[in-house]
Amino acid sequence: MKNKIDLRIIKTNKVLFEALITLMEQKDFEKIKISDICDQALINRSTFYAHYEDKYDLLLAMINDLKNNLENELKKNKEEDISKNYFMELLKILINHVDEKKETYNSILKNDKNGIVMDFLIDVSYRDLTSRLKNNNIISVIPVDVITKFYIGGIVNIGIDWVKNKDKYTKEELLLYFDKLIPDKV
Amino acid sequence: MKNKIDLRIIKTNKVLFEALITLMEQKDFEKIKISDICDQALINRSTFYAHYEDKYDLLLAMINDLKNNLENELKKNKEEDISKNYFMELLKILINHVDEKKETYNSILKNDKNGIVMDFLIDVSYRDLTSRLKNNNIISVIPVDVITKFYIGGIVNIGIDWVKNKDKYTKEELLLYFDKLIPDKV
DNA sequence: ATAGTTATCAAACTTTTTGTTTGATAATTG
DNA sequence: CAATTATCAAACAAAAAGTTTGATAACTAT
Repeated sequence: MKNKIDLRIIKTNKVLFEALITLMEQKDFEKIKISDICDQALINRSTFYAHYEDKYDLLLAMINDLKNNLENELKKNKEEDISKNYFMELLKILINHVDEKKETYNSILKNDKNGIVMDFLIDVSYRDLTSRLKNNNIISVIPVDVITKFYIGGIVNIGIDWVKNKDKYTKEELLLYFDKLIPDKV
Repeated sequence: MKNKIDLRIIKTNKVLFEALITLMEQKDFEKIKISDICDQALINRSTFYAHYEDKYDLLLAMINDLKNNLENELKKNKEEDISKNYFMELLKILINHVDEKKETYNSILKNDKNGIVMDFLIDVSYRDLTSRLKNNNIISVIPVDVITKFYIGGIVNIGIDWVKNKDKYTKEELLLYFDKLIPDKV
C-alpha cells in the first residue's frame, strides 16, 4: 500500500500550471476561459474539472505551490544560528527564488488580488525582519506589525517593478537597495 | 445647445457603483454576475450593457471616478507655495480622502489586481515625495523611482491594513507613523 | 407647458461558457 | 500481467452573457 501519486496527475497539473501562466502573460485573468486553459494545456475539459473547481481554484493551487517551493528553499539554507540577524540572507534567497520563477511571479502578481503573495512574504520574513529592526528606535513608537507591513510593502512593490522590468537593475543592485532602504540596528 | 448630462444617466451610474461596492463587500469580484449587479442596482440588464461592456469595465470606471475625486481634493488644498515640502500635507489630504470613502477603497483594494490604485497614488505623490527625500543621502545611491516605489508601496500596504481594520489606530496615529517611517531631509 | 428626445424597461431570443455524464481507451501501478 | 484509474471524446443540461425589439416614462430645451 504505497501511496505513490499517479504520473498522469502530476503531468496534468504541470501542463495546467504552464497553460495558465502563458495565458496570464497574454491577457487578464478575468478574460481567460476554462476552455482556453484546456486548449492551451492540450487536455480535455472534463479532466480540468476532475482536478479543479474553477480557474480561481487553479490559480490558488499555483500560488500555494510557489509558497511551498520558497519555504523549502528557505529551509535548505537556514539551519544555522537563530540568534544572528539573517534578514539580508533571507532577502538573497528570496530574490534568487523569484529570479528563477520570474515569469510565474510576473503573471501571478498581476492577478494576486487578495495579496496572497504579500501575505506569504510577510509570513516568511516576519521574524527576521523584526530581528533586524529590533534595536532601532522607531520600533518603540510604532506597532511592530505596522512597521513590518510597511517594509514588506516596499520590498514587494520594488520586487514587482523588478520582475516587470527584468533588466533595469541586477539582483545584486536590488539587494543593495534593500539594504540601504531598510534600517539596520542602531 | 447646452450639453447637460441626462439625470437618468447619472442616477444609473450611481446605483451601479453602489451595487458593485455592496456586492464586493460580500463576495469575490470573480463570483459576481452582471445580473447580480443589476438586481442589486434595481436596473434592467440591457441598461447595464448600454453603459458598460462588462463588470470589469464598471470597476475601472469606479476607480477612475475615485482618482478624479482625489485629484480635485488635492487641487483645492494645494494652490500654495510649490517650493515648500508638502508631502505630509499631501498624506493628510490623502488619508482624509480614503477615510471618507473607506468602504469603496476597502472593496476596490481587494480587487485591484493590476495595482491601478497604487499607480495613481504614485502619480499623485511622486513630486512631493521626492521633494521630501531630496537632501537625503540614500537618493544618491538608489534610482529615484525605485525609492518612490518603495515608500509608496509601504504607505499603501499600511493603508490597506488601516482600511481593512478601521479601528486599530486613528488617522492621526497613521499620519504620525508615516512621518516616522519616511525619512525627512537631513 | 409642451414637443421632441432619449434612457430605461420588459420580454424574448441567440450565443457563449460552464459544468456534468457517459462509456471507451490508454497509461500507470503493484 | 492483472487491476486500477486518469484521460478522452462526445453529447448533454444549465447558467450566464449579450442582443434586439418596441413600448413607456423621464428628461431637456424652447
